[in-house]
Amino acid sequence: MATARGSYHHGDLGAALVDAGVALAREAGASAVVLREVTRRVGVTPRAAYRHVADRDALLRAVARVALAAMARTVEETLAGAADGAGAASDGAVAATDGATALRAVGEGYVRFALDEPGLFEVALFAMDDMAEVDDPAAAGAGGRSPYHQLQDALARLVGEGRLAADAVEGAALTCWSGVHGYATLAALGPLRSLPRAERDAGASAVVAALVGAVTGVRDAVGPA
Amino acid sequence: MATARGSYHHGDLGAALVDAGVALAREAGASAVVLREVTRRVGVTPRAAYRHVADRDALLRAVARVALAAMARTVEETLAGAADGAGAASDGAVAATDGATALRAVGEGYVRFALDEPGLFEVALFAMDDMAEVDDPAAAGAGGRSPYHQLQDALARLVGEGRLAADAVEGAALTCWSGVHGYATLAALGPLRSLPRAERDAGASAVVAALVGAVTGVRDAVGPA
DNA sequence: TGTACATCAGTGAACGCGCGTTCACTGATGTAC
DNA sequence: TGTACATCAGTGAACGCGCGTTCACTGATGTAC
Repeated sequence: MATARGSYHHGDLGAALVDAGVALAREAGASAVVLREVTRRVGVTPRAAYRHVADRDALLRAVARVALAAMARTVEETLAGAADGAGAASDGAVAATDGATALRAVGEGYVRFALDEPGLFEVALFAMDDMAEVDDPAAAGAGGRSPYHQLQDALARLVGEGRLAADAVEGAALTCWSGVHGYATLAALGPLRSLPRAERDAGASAVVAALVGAVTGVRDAVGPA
Repeated sequence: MATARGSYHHGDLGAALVDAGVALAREAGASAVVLREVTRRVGVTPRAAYRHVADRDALLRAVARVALAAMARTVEETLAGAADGAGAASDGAVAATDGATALRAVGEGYVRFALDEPGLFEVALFAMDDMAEVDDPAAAGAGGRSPYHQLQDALARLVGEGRLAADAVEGAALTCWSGVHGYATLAALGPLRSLPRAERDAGASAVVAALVGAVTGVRDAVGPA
């Protein structure tokens, strides 16, 4: 939202500060987003930041929005990849992704982002006070949707296909989000973080498959005897 | 593990420091577990702590073990409550809890602890480096089991009842833990934290029911059209 | 039972650090006439 | 086109704070003879 003036003293210090904050978050998580270090990286006096940002907390929230948008972009990429795969594999009858494929892609993208960028993931989801921030356009990807909306879109597709009752969407959204977010948290920041990446990727696929199965009624990964 | 000598200068400073650390974690989470404040609360010089604890990080890890044990105790209580309820409701044929009831109780207890004690929850699960800490006896409840073991126990019961394949236990454990942990994280520390408690409790029941359904093959909360 | 001694838990003061934030200011930019 | 002026982005130095950690020490406890 900050306009790039291009010729004042700095050009667009506000945006530069947020960029530096994002870089710090990427390197070492939320606690590394330190106002003084941000100004140091931009090459400016600490005092200068206060012309563009109310305080350290406002800076962190701005960084969180950028991080959430980055996550949305990763999910978009995963969705695009799934659509390509489906188009190439099918002989033409089914062109676009179906709901289950989309749901799986959203889940895989969510976890992949967390594992690739644990620092940004931490900032994106723990600096969020409430769900209102999810609706901020600054927190969306190129398609204008935040990760939570991308999940809703996939579930809506399942409803359109008659594979999910409309009144079950809310519960399914909560269950899927919880499952995917929990795995991402455990594997990116929690007690599973020291496992080899390949093992964590395999776990992600298993959890996502189980969640998709639970929502659509097809259970292949987890089931009774 | 620290022996209570009872008559030296303090008695058992090591345990007192950990207790104070737990109190701080309960009040304001992991970042509040500050070595100087801990010594201040116990009424001792900062320097004295170093006789009992290697550094601030070791103190935090000790607090994390106590927090995890507290969580295990909450799960034990929830399990006991579920057994009472099942006993009272049945006319005698089914005395103890079945696997599905136990699994639901473990999930409900896990989330309940997170919502009741978000600070301890944060310390318990983010100060854990790897799964080895789960096996530390100091991190277990009265029954000697940590929350992760309690989940495994419930799944083992389902296997015994023939409702879950033995080779599906690992996947089911990961899915259940992820789902429950994710919901707990979102509702205790994340963007759902500002919702009214009643709403968060309802969400917990819905998520746990969906997970139990996914594992046992009975799906009532979330399903296809 | 009494004295000398070793142990070691806790003291009191200080170290260097980096933080967020505020002070009165300077000097480059754009604008009005 | 040139000068006077208002704006406001950024300066440089300092504030008070609380942190983790280390210094050489003191003084209470338990033990050996």
